[in-house]
Amino acid sequence: MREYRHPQITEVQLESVLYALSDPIRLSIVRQLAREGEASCAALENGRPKSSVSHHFRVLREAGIIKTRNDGTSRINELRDNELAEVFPGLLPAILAVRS
Amino acid sequence: MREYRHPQITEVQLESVLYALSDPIRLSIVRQLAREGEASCAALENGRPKSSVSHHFRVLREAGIIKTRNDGTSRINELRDNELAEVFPGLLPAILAVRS
DNA sequence: TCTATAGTTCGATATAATTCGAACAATAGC
DNA sequence: GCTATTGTTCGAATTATATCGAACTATAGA
Repeated sequence: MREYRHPQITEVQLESVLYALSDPIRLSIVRQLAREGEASCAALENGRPKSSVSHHFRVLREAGIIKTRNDGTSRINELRDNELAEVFPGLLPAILAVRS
Repeated sequence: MREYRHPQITEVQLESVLYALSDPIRLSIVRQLAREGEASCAALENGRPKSSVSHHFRVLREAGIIKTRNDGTSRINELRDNELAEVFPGLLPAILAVRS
């Protein structure tokens, strides 16, 4: 499967990041990635249809919040937390500090 | 005109705050309030139709981000930044620190 | 090659949000 | 009371998002 397009961190929009994280499902995905470091899409499905989950990953990816790489038939996702800290310092930590 | 309903700060949802701030118009309103302390709705209209601006103020108000009080025929808006800092410490500062 | 696994993409439907004009409400000042 | 000023609310049109099944792609392993 082809590689994904990830935006350069410098072209990531604050509005897009806030929008992506305003969805409960996407926020829970991000929280889980923060806890576990990285995870496949399947590990974050939680019984939802794959197509829905795939959509949410795409939103997170295009917003610049996660990075997805291929590993066999799986996609491994991880937060771009260090990069995000460069452009939006303190933002992700402030969000992740909120109790779910 | 009757008073507005403002949510208790403890019942403010992170998702709602992020969503409210993901709109460029609302974000610019919040930035202006952060700079100027408080302002009427008219001062933040920037040529847009009043009904649209009123809508955005309502979203910000119901998300728990601003407080609106009556002053004659005007409504004076201010950020609930101190309260927000109690429940989402560092969030608003991180957002406001981003260059517009 | 055949099959299972892991996701993506498409398409259709449903739901929600935005936008803005028009009508309305409340206050101030004359 | 009349008028101007400020904003709200309503309603309708447009646009955006979410959801999910079905078809598809790509890889791994037997």
